Amino acid sequence: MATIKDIAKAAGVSVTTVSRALNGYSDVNEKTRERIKQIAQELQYSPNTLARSLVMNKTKTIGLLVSGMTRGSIKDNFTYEILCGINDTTSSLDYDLIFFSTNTSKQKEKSYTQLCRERKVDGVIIQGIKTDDPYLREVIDSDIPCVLIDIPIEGASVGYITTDNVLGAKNAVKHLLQLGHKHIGMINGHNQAFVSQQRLEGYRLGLIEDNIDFNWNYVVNGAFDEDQAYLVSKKLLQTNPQLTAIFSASDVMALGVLRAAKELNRSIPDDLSLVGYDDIVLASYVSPPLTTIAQDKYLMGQKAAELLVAMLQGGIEERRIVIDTVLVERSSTTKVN
Amino acid sequence: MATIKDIAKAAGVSVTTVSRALNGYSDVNEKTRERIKQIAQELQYSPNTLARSLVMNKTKTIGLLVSGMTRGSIKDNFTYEILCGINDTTSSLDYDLIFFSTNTSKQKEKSYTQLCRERKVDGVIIQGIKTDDPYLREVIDSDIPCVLIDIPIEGASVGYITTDNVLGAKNAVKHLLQLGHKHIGMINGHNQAFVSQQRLEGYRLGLIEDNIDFNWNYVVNGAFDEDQAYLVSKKLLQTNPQLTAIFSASDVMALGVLRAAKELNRSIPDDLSLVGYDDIVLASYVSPPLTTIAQDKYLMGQKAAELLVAMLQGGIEERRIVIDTVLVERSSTTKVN
DNA sequence: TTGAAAGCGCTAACAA
DNA sequence: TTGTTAGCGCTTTCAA
Repeated sequence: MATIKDIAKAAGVSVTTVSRALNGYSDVNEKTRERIKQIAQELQYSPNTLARSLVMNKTKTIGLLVSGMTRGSIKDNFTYEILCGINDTTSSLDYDLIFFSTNTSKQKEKSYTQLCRERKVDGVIIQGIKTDDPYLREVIDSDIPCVLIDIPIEGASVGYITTDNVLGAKNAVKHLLQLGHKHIGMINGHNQAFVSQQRLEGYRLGLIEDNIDFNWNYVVNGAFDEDQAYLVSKKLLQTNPQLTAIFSASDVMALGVLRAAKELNRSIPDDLSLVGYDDIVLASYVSPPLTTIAQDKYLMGQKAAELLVAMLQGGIEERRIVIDTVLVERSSTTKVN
Repeated sequence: MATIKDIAKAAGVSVTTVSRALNGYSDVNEKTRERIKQIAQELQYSPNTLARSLVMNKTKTIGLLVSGMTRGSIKDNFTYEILCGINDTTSSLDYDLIFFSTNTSKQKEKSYTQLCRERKVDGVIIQGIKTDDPYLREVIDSDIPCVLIDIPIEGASVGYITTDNVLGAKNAVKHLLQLGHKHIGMINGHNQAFVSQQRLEGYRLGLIEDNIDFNWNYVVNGAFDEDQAYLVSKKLLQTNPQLTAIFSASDVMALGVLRAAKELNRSIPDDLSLVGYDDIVLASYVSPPLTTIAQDKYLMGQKAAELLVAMLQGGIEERRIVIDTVLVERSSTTKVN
């Protein structure tokens, strides 16, 4: 609990000198510096970042606003992988990470801006927020540097990182088309997700380019939830038995489709081809292993962190980063029969 | 960016009164309070927690020391689930979570105590640290309240949360014994993990109770790593073809065993029974689905957070929490033939 | 090369 | 019920 005051006293100098010595300023006698360093070590001094941040007006801290880190969503490594990427990066860039946890109830009490200002974070990374979340409006209006994951909004203090979801979805559909499928259903997420809007668009474009009519009856929302996807895909397949393939906007939902297909005695891939999205860890372990559009989630986290820190440090380059996806062919898709 | 000073000026009162009004002290006129609150709102005031923490000497912040949150360990939801439990709990208890990221290189520079003191965290939760980690020594010696996950060390300011790993392992072995297996190998983690020591002990006890000799040749270390486990289990099975069952100290390693068995043309469970540990999400999806000892990881996180907060708030009850595990029978074990 | 002094935004004795 | 004052630990002018 030693403070610079203690060191100053012990060294017989002023606190100013201690501060300067310890922070590597040049205008301090090397001998004094050595002595001070020595004493600091003996006293087991560690600087109080609170005090420092208070006066410097920056905290070297990045806020993390992650929704959906709850018990239910555990199958989805998605968030975790992003987290790993962020954490690895910020830690090597010497920023600390602080979790803002937002259950919706708390969100009522405290605005986004309040959250950030109270903790005085230098910047924020946001993941998993819905497009109709009131926080999103605030993010844009606020001048707090912020990087959004998978929400393509840019602003003076706002950047984002995402993948090309239109292209990804289009590639998924094209893969199915190439296999001869003409009747392709889609299990989408929900309307409050940008990625859902984009993946739907990709699906539509893919079909159109192949001169296949887009049919609203073929697309249903599974809310990015396995059970929900099971329900809606089962119904979809029952009412549209002509479907020979399904494109699911997430692997987790594809798990639900898998279950539905099984119950309907439609074997995958022979009676039904299935393409997922994300390439979560499970994708390669389920049976059959899932063909899917892989996103490098760790990289997304890493890039998000790098972008934010760059913004903080004034290297304001491009505030928009798009990462490639890649189609991973496994065993859930095959030629139409 | 309004401060209490601004409010004080606007309201024509002293900062003290503002502070008291906003913090719900009783000794302030209700009318004044209302007026102050009103003004605070208009000015979009949010308190500066840095300043507050500095003077109050507590931060309402919990440090999180998690090792192994790197790209490699992504199959292991283990950490993530614990994280979810912690996060949910601290957030409802109104503590913020701050990540201390420790790559070993940084650990050289900065001691555990320094880390905590700089950030002035009220307490710490530690997960995934090895028994020979120098930080561990510090944790015990330090007076910073700390909860360890899966490291059974108790102290004046240190509590822990774990499962009964001896019993868990014993139950795994007993399950195999009941199926008639006599030659049971074990893939353990590594010697720097308490849980490994304990699971080994459970394995040993299980055998002994059934009058089966413990055989050192039957146990190998897989470092909690899939590939490593693949390597050592393959060798184990080759040199000890009499083995009819394997107990793996983690599911991730069991994945490696699965691969090894396949390569050796030993079908699971018919030619080889396999019990894992953890019940990670993958366990129920691999083929065949893994019989395993399930730990409620989310609950572990939750309890850890609750315990720490209780310690912080002086409810010093019992600083030791042991959670039950349960044997989940799936399809990777069967009667010996 | 060093020190005195002010101030970051807040809380808390103590006095009025 | 309110205000004065000191101080948390640090950085940073400005002057010496």
